[in-house]
Order: sequence, then C-alpha cells, then structure tokens
Amino acid sequence: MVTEITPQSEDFSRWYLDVVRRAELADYTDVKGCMAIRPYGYAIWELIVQGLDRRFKATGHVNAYFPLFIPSSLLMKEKEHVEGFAPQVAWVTRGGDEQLAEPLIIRPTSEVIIGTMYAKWIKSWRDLPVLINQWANVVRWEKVTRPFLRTTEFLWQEGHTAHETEPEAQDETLKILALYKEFAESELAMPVVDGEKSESEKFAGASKTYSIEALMGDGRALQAGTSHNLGQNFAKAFEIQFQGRDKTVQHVWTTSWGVSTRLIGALIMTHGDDSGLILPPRIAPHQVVIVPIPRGNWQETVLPKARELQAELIKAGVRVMLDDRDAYTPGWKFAEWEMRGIPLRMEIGPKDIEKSAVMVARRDTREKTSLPMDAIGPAVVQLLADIQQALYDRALKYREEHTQRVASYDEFKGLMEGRPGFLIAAWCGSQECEAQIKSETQATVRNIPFDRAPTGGGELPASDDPGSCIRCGRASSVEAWFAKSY
RNA sequence: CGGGGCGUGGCUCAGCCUGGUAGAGCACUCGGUUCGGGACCGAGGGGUCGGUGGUUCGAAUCCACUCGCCCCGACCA
Repeated sequence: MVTEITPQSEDFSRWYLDVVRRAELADYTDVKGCMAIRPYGYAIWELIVQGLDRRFKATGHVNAYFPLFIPSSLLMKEKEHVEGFAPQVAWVTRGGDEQLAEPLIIRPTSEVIIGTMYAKWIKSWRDLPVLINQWANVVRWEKVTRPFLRTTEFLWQEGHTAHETEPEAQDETLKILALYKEFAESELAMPVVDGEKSESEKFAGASKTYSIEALMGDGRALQAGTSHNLGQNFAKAFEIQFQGRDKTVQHVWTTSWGVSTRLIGALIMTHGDDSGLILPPRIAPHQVVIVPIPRGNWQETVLPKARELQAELIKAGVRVMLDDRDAYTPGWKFAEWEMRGIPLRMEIGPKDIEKSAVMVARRDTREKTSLPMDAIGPAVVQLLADIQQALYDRALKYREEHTQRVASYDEFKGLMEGRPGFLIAAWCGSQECEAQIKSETQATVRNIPFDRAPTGGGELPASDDPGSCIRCGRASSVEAWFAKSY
C-alpha cells in the first residue's frame, strides 16, 4: 500500500473522490446526493465561515435565520424565479398523518421567504438599507451529484439586502463580489476571475449576476461565488415598499449573494496533488503536525521536547497538532498527514534534540530542512506565510498557463478540444452564439471580466475594441472568458 | 433524464459462467518487538453476498423487478 489515491493524470474525477474519502473530509450516506461532512472537512468549513463572517460583519451586515420550509405559493410569485428553481425543488406534502392543504417546499434559496419578511419590516427609507446574512442549509434536487461540488443538500451563506436606490444595490452587489474575491485569494490562495454572468447563466430572477470563477487542476472552471443585483424584481413580486424621502411610495432594490461548501471542493482541486490534499495554511485546521521519533525510552525523552515545541508554537498563534500515537510508525504518519494536506510537518527525535533543532518538511514543495529550536515560533509563522503565498503563486501561474486569448473560431474549437483551461474571446453577447458555442465545444461563457486583461490573458489587441464575435463576426462589445465548467 | 459500468467483512477484490457448509490481502482488536518515508511476529473479532420477489430439495451463483454508486452526455452553487 502506498497511497490508495488514483493519480490525477489517470482519472481526475476519481482522484478527487479518493481525496475526499481518504482525507476523511466527507463520506456518502444512505440518502442520495447527501454527504456526511466529517470533522476534518467540517473544520475547514468552520474556518471558511469564520473568515467570511468576520468580513460580513466588518461591512455592516448582521446574521439572522429564516425557515427551512416555504409555502409553495410563495415560490410562484416571481415568474423567472419559479421557472429557474421549480425543477430542483423538494416538496413536503404530508406532516405526520395529515395531508397538507398547501404543500411546503424545502428552500433551494431564500429570496421568497426573506422577501416576504422584508415586506413586513420595511416601511420607511429610514429602515434602509437592510443588510442581513443567513448561514443555512438548502436543498436542490440534483440529478448528478458529487461531494462538495454538487450535493442535494449543502451548507452556505446567503446575504439578502434591500436598498433605497438602484446605485446602492449595485454598489452592494459589487462590494460583496470584491469581498469574495479577496477572501478566495488571500485565505484560500485561489486566484479568481471576477466578472458579470451572461444572460443565460444569470440567477433566476436577477437583473444582473456576477461571479468569481476559478480554474481547477483538470482545466475546468468552477463558479466559486455569485452576487446578484435583483433590481426591483423581487420587491415588486413581494411588495417590499417604503415611503421615500420625497414622500412617495417606492419599491426597494434588493441583492442576494452566496458561497457554499463547494469552496471546499474548489480548495481540493486547486491545490491538491497525487499525494492528496494540500491546504493553504490560513484555511488548514492544523497548520503544523509534530511527529515525535520514538527511540528507546522516547516517552520520557522525546515526548516532553515535542510538547515544549507544541506549546511554543501555540504561543506564536499556530494551529498545531502533536501526533503522539504509539501505534503508528513515523513513516506512516508522514504519509498520512501529507495526504490530509497539513502545510508543515515537524519531526523531532534524539538527533534534533541533541542539536536543539527540529526537522521541518513543507507539504507544497516537500523541502525538508532543519531549523533551530531557538525562536522557532516566528520562523514557523514566516514559513506558513511563505507557503500561503507560494500556493497562490503556483495556482496563478497554472491559470496563466491555461488561459489563452483567441481570435478565430477554428482556433477556439481546436484549443478547447485539446487543451483544457480558459479561452478569452470576443463575443457579440447574443444567446444564440453562446448556445451554439456550447453545443459545438461544450464551453460556456464563465463570465465577462471587469478587468480587460487579467493576468494570463496573453497579447491584448492594440485598441480597446474587443474585435468581432468569435463565432458570428458581428462587432462585439465584450470579451468573455470561456471554459468547460463544473 | 438518456448511454455505459459496478454492487460479496471497513477497503480492494476472488468465488458466479457450470447452484451444494462464504474466501484472500489490507484495515481493525489484544500481546510483544519496533519506529528519521506507509514495520514485524503471534493470537483474535467481523460478512443472512445492495434490496424484494421468483425458479429450485437447495441461490452470492439462474430469472424479474428495484435501490444505490461511479463514468460519459442534456440541466445546476
């Protein structure tokens, strides 16, 4: 037995599932599409929650909780929203032995129930803005499911805000998207492209949808977060009205935005390798694992030193675990913690103690060096920061190498077939071309980036003119990023 | 939802074709020796063979239905 993990090059999907299972992130349950998130996976989610929640609060948002069940009639109120979500909704038609007069649906998202409450709570412009976030589970009846990436039930946060004016709602929408991008890049070490979704990829009922898109290790794109400007669509459907400064009664402008446990899938597929998971230090439940090397009477010689080391690191603010289990050999532990993605491993044995040093091995580069015990805290803190940066740089470099600007449809088709990744191309904006491209190449418009030349775009045309549509040749107003996606 | 594949101790699988008392390796438990890249010896525990129904004296094995998982396509965070 060496790894029990299928190599990425052999079968990326299987590799992903192997990592999820072997690293004990999640496991299948008896309910189709529903996974049990195991303690190690949940610890990652808790760090994601903490990082985001802190940012939401810092930008004036507060948390609240709304019901899991929604009267089915409420869903029907916003036409596009119903059409978008109806096929994915789970229904409750019976309670105990009673048939329900009106069936309940299990929330696939909470716009309608929250909108209904906002209609009660908002009376005046003085009540605005309302900036509420909810941490919750939602259910979407999926046909094809994969752990973390698409599950029938998943955990997420959904922000729902109401504003006095259209520009304020737009500001909020973009502010949150920027927050998501900053979080993904600084905490998850995952570079993302932020931009606007095409009409056909828009959230059901939104005026505008924005997303952050990341590139996975197999060259497919993953939507990692979305932020929607809902305009007055939901305000009108749910009669969320207020009396304005000018005494007239108006509809509010709303937004909604969310990220989910899918981020854990993104993390796995952004950084992982054939040995398993690689976690960026800032999101790793254990940033360091200490493996004592047992020799002779090690419980009384090596172990106390390992405990001292642990205490020293805790003092330095490092999340550290001491693996003092006697039943496993050091070599076994090395492989085990590598597979589970711990950024740094420290080995301490008689030889180290003699030198007053400790062996340190990086998960990302596998470099192994000896560090003096003296001032080990600051040294490890610095090393963790280096790893965090190195993982981001590596992921960005990978994305750059797999992003290509193309000028002709033939080139587009050829590249999309042979080589996974992003293709940047001029697009006229029509749904017709988008659909055609999708059916011919499987690639979809991931988004239209805010930044005309995000890194990795290759040569930019001399002028600001994006050129003519890659497919139909009409004048284009935008450049879009295309990819096969999850 | 269509096409394909697979369901046998926790995991990977053999046994099925040709029906006759359920196996291996790994993992797990206990004892001992070990331990700087997945240690070794000894002794143990654990499966009504995905489910239901049928054929049969007898079904893991044959038949029907059903459920689940994986892969590939159409829909989605």
